[in-house]
Amino acid sequence: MNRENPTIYDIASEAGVSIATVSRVLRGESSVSEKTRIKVEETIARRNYRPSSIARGLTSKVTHSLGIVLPKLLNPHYAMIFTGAQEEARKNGCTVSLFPWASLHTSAYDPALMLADRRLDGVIVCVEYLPPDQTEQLLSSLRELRKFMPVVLIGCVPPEYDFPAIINNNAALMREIVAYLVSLGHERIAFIGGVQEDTDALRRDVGYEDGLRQAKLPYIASYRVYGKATPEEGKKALDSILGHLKKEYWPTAVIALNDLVAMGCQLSAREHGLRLPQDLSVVGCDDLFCAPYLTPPLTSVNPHQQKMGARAVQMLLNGENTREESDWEMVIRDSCAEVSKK
Amino acid sequence: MNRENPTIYDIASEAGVSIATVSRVLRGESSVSEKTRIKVEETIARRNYRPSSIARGLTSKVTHSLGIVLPKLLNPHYAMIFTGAQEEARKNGCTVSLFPWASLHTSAYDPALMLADRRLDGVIVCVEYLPPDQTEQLLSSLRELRKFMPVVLIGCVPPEYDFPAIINNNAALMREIVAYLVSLGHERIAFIGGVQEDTDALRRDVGYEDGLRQAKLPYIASYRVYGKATPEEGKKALDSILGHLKKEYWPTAVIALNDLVAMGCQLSAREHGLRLPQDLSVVGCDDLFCAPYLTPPLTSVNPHQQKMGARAVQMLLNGENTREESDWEMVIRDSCAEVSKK
DNA sequence: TATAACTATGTAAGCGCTAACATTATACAG
DNA sequence: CTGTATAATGTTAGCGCTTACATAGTTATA
Repeated sequence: MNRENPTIYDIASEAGVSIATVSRVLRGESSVSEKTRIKVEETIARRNYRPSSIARGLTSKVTHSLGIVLPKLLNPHYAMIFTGAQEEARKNGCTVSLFPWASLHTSAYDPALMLADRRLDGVIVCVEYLPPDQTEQLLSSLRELRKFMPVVLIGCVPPEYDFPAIINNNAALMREIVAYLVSLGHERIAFIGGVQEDTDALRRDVGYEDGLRQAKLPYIASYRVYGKATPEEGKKALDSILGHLKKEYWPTAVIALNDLVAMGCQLSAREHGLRLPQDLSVVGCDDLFCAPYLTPPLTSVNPHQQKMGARAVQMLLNGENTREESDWEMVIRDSCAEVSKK
Repeated sequence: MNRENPTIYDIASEAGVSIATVSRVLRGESSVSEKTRIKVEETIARRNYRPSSIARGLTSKVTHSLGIVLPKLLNPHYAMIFTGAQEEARKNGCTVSLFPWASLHTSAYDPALMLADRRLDGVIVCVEYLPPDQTEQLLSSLRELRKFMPVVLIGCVPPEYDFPAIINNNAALMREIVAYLVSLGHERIAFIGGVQEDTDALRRDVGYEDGLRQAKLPYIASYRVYGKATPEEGKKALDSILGHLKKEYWPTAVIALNDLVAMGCQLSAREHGLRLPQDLSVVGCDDLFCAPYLTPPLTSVNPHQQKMGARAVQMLLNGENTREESDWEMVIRDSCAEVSKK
């Protein structure tokens, strides 16, 4: 009858054709006569019929839906990646679902299960710095997951991960930041954030140390503070540096793991009576939307997140199995100053 | 055989039972003997079997997946709503997919189509201020969409919308902000952002004007500037106020539609040589993560976005058909000062 | 011991599509 | 005309589950 949600059978009988014919016009096959096509399309429009993607998925094995696993959507860095992914997905008729990151590296939740039973066409996993044991867990979850669907990684991907990935060249990036600060005359450069035990050869510490070495600057342990990538932790970290050191040893520049950390550093510095940027230069990373509106506007590194997300979707959809480096650019604003002569 | 992805048939035959029995243990039915259950569970574990949610959805009509429609994921306000929704959804075994907002109020894309053919268990739509013609289009898209799945609205929902919704009491909120500023002695209070033609009776203008009236303050048209809710537009808006008015008529306080606009206002004010907060008080809305790290830390209104998202999911899942007001609280920081005596 | 009343399990019919294969209609060559 | 290639459409068997219904196996009741 005139049911609310017609099926392909309803359309077929109303149009006086077989379901195969309806399916053909739905999928735009050419072997349908003009007359029949019009008749069917008319019926579809009149009944406002929409084929069920569920049923389609069952038969054709392609669901036109992708997944994305993010550590934290509240960090705009990941929201940008997601946005890029969703826009590219949409161009290809796909949608993107969000999945919780914790399920992959925490044994509390059966790893990847929730992901696996929704048969997706692929999933993007954004990888964060993780201590070694969790890295282990993550890797095994990913291998498990790959049995069900294609996986592309984004972010801090250890070289031993044999997955298609878009990776940050963290070392190069850090080297450039250090070089920039050195060019402004800085010699006491702190670096805040990240996981100490992280063994990733691509990790930022390598670049940091490289950069110092290149400038013939010593590596000073008390200028390196580890912590979570949040504003609060960033503040605490700089607080601890400034609290433990005599003023004459205070760093003149601080590199933050990301902009969130940098925001915390700015706050800490201000509370310690430092003038920004004259007394302390701050560099962040991720170039969040708020970076230009901080005081002073934050110099940061833009990793082109939307592009990363979009590219990941392409890799998934094209079945590309490459490991690519994402590009990035430094965005110089006003948060760094030449170090004042003594 | 030992296929990579076993089906319920594989499990059934390996365990020596019927598919119905496997289905029973999968769904945790009690009418299975202990012995059989264990045998089946063992087989499931050994083969690493995961039932296809696609096939499940076809038969049972419930897909355990929800949709969310957002104007802009890059605005952390919406990212918070999404996060709240996804956490609540996860507790209920559901996932959440992101859909583009433009498809609902733009005729360029067949409204709601992409949403409709993924049979979702429900969809959350975050509604923004819209000019009347687009509001019209949006409403008709929503009605269309509702034929396929439950819909819950969040945000600036006009009273004539007959949908379950979580609405902002924008008028009350604005009244409180105005009252707060008046209590600090402000008499020239600007308000920036939003759509002029918006006819929503709940819109902020009502509260703004109410607030002024209550304080026996005149409504001054040049203190009311409309524009998109972005930092750039916020800056432009305040630039135009300060540019057009003689200094003695400059507002002493500005209310921004949201924190993004507020950020732009702070920048504009600074560029005009105003000291914050002594020369200009600024109030935002949404209480974004960066609000405490702006200079000065921004006084804002926290609308409990995660709670809104979570609540929306509950309404969807429980089939609640209510229209609720979300609660909110002012978060006083340092961006407002008492107006200096003349 | 026959019968009712469960309990545990199996059978089979869909769900709404796709796609391989079958069939019919139409055209065109010999 | 007849035979055969071609275009247009129809038939049907799944896809991997859920679920009503059927059946066999046990135990309780009279």
